[in-house]
Amino acid sequence: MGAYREVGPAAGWLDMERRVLEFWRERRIFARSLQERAGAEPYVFYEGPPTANGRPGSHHVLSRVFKDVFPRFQTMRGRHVERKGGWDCHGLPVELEVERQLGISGKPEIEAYGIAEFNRRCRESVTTYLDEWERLTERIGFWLDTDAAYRTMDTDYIESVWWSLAELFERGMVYESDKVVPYCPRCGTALSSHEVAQGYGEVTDPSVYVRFPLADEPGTALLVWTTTPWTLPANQAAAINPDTAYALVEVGGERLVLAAALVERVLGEGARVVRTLGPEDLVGRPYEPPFGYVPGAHRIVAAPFVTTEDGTGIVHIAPAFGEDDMQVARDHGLDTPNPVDRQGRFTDRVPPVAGVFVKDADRALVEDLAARGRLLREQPYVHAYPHCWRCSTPLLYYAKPSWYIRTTRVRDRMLELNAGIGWHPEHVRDGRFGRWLEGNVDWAISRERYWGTPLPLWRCGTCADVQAVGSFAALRERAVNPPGDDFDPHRPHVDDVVLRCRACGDDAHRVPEVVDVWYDSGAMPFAQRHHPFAGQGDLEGRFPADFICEAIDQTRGWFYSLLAESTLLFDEAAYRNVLCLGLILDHDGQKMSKSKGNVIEPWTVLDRQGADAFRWYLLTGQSPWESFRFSLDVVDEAMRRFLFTLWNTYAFFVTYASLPDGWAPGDPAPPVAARPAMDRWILSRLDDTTARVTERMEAYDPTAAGRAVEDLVDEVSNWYVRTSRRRFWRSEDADDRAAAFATLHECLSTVALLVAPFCPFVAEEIHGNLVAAHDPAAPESVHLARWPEPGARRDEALEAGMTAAMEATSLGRSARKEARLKVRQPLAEAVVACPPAVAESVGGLAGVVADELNVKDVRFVTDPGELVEVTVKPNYRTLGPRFGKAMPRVAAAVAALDPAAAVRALDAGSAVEVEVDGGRERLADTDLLREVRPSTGYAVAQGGAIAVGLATALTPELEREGMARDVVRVVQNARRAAGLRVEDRIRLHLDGSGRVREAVDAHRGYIATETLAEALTVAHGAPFAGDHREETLVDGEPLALRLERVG
RNA sequence: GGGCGAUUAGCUCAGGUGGUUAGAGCGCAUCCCUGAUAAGGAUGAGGUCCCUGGUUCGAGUCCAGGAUCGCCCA
Repeated sequence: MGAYREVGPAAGWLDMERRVLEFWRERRIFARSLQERAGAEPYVFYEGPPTANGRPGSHHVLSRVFKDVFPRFQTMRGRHVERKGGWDCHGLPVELEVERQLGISGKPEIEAYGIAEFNRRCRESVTTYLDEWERLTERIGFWLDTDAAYRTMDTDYIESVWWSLAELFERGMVYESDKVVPYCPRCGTALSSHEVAQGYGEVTDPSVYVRFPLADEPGTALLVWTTTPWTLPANQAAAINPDTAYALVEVGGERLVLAAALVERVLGEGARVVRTLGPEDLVGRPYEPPFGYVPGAHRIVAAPFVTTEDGTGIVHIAPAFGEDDMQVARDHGLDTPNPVDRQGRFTDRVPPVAGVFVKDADRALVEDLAARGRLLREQPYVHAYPHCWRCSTPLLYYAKPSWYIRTTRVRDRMLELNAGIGWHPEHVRDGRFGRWLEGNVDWAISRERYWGTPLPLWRCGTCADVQAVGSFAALRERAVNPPGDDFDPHRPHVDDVVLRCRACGDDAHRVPEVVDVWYDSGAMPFAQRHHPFAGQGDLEGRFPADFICEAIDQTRGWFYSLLAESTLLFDEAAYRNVLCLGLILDHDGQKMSKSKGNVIEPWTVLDRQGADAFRWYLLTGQSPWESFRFSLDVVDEAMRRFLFTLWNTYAFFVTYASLPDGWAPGDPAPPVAARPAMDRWILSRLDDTTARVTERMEAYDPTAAGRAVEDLVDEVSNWYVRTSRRRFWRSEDADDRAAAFATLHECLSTVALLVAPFCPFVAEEIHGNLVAAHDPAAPESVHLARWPEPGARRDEALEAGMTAAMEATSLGRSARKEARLKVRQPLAEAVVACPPAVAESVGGLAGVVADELNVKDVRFVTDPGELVEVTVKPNYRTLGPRFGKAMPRVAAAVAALDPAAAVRALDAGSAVEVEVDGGRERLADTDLLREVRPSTGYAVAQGGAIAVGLATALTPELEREGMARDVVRVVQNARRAAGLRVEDRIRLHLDGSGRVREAVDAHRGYIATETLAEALTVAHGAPFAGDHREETLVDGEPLALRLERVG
């Protein structure tokens, strides 16, 4: 049986956390929490891999805390929860960082530098901040197996990705196609739609209204509007909507064609409509292109996507530069000429701007149009335009060959599987994510970059047959020049491997692209286990995930790539539950950014307030999926409101349990049924809370779970301990004291279990000091313990009575304040006016109310009219459904009742009759709500059905007692000032005015007991000098005291 | 332009299935307590529940439209 470790003030919190971290390290608690659950039912968690080439921020703490809380909870529930870490290693961000370091920019410079050395540096760069990530992960208490972390750049990982792509290729799900893709000319690569999404920004483009003269009707021109003048040289057609009315108008001596609805908006009031035109008047007619450099059909076509929302209702079609345009070209057999090179510069097919970057060519091209009389008007146009998410270059929509996965073929299946996923919040399933899935397009997975998983496709130079390679063994088998055992599958080495074409036997070379990094991360369910190469059953109990958790911006990122790949490969969703998190904003709701200087570094919070406070705020501050308005202040609030309250209660327990006549676990205590109502009440609340927390955690709602504990801890601290304080140090009744200790001990040790997943440090501290130190059979760590089962001690009647007692106390205090009677002054009586049912429920708790209000007696009056006046109102909740439309007349009938008579009848157990619409209706007790109002004589406060009155008259005796309490307070302060310990005995001498001495004389015993005075002398001739002397006033009267320690 | 979400006290947030007088914490004011003490507590002030319509005996809650903010997509 061990002793308690002394508990200091909460100021030592950070030291406590460091101690706990050390304990976990030394005793290998995390590893053991897994070992001890070996063979148990698995609970599968997937870590969405971050990239370690940047420092972790507060938003990473957010996701890591939520990722931690459920695995901890499920482990305590008895599940085996592997938590394999992971790192996303490939991708453009890494390449860009290396480009910056090297001072180079763009693909030509990278290739001049050398791909081998470039990729070597990428490999180094990607682990730059690995140390800091691991330190942070440990410091915030995120239990993650970082030693066994998967890395998307590892050879085994890549081989699994190859396996999956070869599978899909063999099934005809991978194809190459010329499609228009968002393309970054600087990075020289196409971007996936989820990458595009990240880079929208406002830009001002020159929007131009251009004349396309009709070739068969001189003097008349189509009016075309575009915001990308640089696409005009590639024009192939002009599109109209077949369901829109067009107008031929005359303005300023020329004739123009545009949508009828837009005439006034575009041309003003000076335009005269000559004739309305339909599609039959326009489709198929030839026009003169804006520039003559690129040949083409140059005729009018019909396309349903054309709108009249802006522009002129006539759309210029450049098939190489727009997805819709490309579709029009396919539908009408148009060419798709592209006079722009891969760097976004015009080729010499457009001589005036050859070699110029397209966006920079806008000016020259517009001036050229103006000079030739083709430009009607130009005006700046502000709109959102996509930019490269890393280098901020405006993207071009650009036709180029790309590799695709035919995800559209499993779109409906993905929707089905999605319907079975537990989304938190629920609305994401059918809303944001569901809508996105419905609009699914084939996944463009190839990137013309360097640092990534190489696309495992080899194309024959002779017959163009393409083969997919699904393993390194297959690679070696088919290679003309098989690579060695230490083969690095990255570029450029893999590019050197030549295969023999299966069709014609000639040499086949790898296609140049690498794989979209989102494909890498979406492959983690199987690639992290080197599936299928690791052998039969390698995914058993590891797929699908029970739980994943990331920020809401992953909807189109990881959430999608996981689902898409698992549907394609395994026909199953990769995760059963997903928790979406909101963004971290600053206190004013602004995004945190370095340029605004409003970034809060996680280390700042951890070094000042600690991990538990950080975690508690994030987990319980608000719904996880809302934006977090984050600041040091909100963490402070969480800390004070909950953690310090818990700490103070814990410190209180240890202080008194440590005393010589204290209490230790295992010491005898009365059975719960024999303990006082206060004990049974808090244990009822404890059981209720345990059930509630369990239920909420199972529902992935840590916010409500945490708040339930918060409420309980508040009740323990501010009601149970406050009202029971004396039982811990001065109970004459040993059983009663033991009951109090045992009850509080159970509350604290159970709360430690309940909060272990949330704030694992303080939970460990409390468990260690209150449980593990005393019971050799107990788990040495709270995180090795089993989750508590709620007991069967719920007593709702008792809880209702306590609620009424609390309310009566609150009302009594309000009345005291009103009457300006401080609580230290005892009063003769409190009168509680309430219905009989309430009086009965409070029952044995009247003594609590009396203590709290410092009154000699609490008397219940249940007869209406005594102390208060009573009124009754209809209970709409019960009567509404019963009477419906007749409710207003029921309310009128209730108002006409004699309230006192009605209440007496109800209290006597009979119903009240009212007449409604000619019928007699019986109203039961629950159909009427009572309200009391103070009448006279007492200081009264009322709230709803309860009113409390205080007898305000003070007798000399009561005044003496009040003064005695004042004296005790002064002596206690003096004890503390003298540096005495709470259990030290003293000799005490008091002197003062006549009133003071009378009070002391009358309450000698009380004062001596309260102040642990073994000897108490009054007035004349102090028998000792006293280590501590003091002169002061009590209630305006002089008091002198001396005291000294004995023994 | 479309999708999704949000809007409740000065601030941060709660408010199953419509039903009494819309709650908490922080801050503020006035106090209390003083053996949990570099703590703790009470009482009070503070609200057009974004706006406008609608459904209903009854709307913070349901429906429609609008405003503002955020995210996502065009």
